[in-house]
Amino acid sequence: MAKSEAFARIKGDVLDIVRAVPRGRVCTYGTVGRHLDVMARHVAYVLATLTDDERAGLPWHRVVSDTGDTNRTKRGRGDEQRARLAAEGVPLSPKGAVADLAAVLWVPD
DNA sequence: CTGTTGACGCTCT
DNA sequence: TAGAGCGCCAACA
Repeated sequence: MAKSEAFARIKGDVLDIVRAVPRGRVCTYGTVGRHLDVMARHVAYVLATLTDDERAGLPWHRVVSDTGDTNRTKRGRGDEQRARLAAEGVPLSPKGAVADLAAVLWVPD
């Protein structure tokens, strides 16, 4: 049993929750992480290590930081995320962050 | 085994 | 109210 297995379990849960996020709605790493009893960094890392096949049917762009800032990433995927959010009808600030996070914030059951 | 980085969050200024 | 910095925890080099 490798230590990566524990990470794989979290990964599956994260994918399940992210997949349950309705269109036009977003969820924060902290919310998902707290729901899974894991740290926000773990959720972020899970999505960061997602393969092209994984994120193909996964609305990973609906997961944003607590501040709603999508440009915080250093991997340059923030541009794609913000474009997808705009297509979903999520209002974004000129800075690239969610305008009204509380309005579009979705909490996992 | 040690050091650095990081799709973040919270606190201080 | 907004912006910048520091800290927690795990993976990666």
